[in-house]
Amino acid sequence: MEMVLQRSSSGMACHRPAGQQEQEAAELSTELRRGPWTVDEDLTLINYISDHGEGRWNALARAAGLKRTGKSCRLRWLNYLRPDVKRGNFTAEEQLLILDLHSRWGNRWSKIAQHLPGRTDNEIKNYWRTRVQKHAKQLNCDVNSKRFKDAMKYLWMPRLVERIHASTAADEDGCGDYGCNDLSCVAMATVATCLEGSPSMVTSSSSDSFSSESQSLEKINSHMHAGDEKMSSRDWMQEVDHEFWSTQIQPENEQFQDQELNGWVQGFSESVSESLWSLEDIWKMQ
DNA sequence: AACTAAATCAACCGCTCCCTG
DNA sequence: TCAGGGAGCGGTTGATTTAGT
Repeated sequence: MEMVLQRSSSGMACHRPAGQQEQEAAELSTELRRGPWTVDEDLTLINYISDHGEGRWNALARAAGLKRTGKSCRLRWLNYLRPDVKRGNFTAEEQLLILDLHSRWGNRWSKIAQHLPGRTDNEIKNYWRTRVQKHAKQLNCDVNSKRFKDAMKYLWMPRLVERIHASTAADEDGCGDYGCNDLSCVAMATVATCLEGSPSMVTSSSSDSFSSESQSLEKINSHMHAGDEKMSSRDWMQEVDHEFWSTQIQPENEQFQDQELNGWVQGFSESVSESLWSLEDIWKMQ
């Protein structure tokens, strides 16, 4: 069904007579719903998937009686209705991971999303476009420029690391177990291993970090799947990044002397963290 | 309170890849 | 080997919300 509309517009093969195609397309365009999903549609999709599972989206859409394309159903499920979708602002750990993984993989949103449990590629993409690109624009430089990447590597990311460490330290003082979670370890280990593996993350190509990346992901996976025997998150993190943070990444790193960017990143870090303060830190304070 | 601009994010579109017959 | 269809990805759009005046 959907294919008639989509393939005809994307120029792929469609071997029916033009008149018949137009008629079918006209019928479908009046039949298919577009735009925001209603509560009823959501419920229909959720109920159908809970009974029959996901996949085969075009067939699913028809069988469930939804007047939507399979694509639309898939997107709605993956980005919104899936039970494990995490909503709300990105944590410092998540921001750190996004910055790091994007520096290695570029706009591979789905690949990046695989390392942020509960986050969708769409959400990450939106975050990058609205938050990160906006600030690059304010600086009159491109997000892919060396200047912007330097600012991320030497100023912004270390500040996020500081915040993660700070929240971890707060946990050590008996303020609950929110801070040093698996994701914080994953974020910091990923960045640590990446930077250890290449002298300059900024200038290295994506390919020369793959070996260290695989080691990093191996550690991450082994930790996250260690089950009952896994060490505490903090111990594990220390093992992974022992001495690294004190030698390689430092706030106001000597390697980076661009005072204008320094000031800008300070403001940026504060602006992107406002929402975090309003959620996590308020909880901790309570 | 009303209006405007900016920010956000859900949804769509076009394309490519991969599997199957 | 190749065409067709399904699935997924990245880019873009536009409606809605929020912030500023």
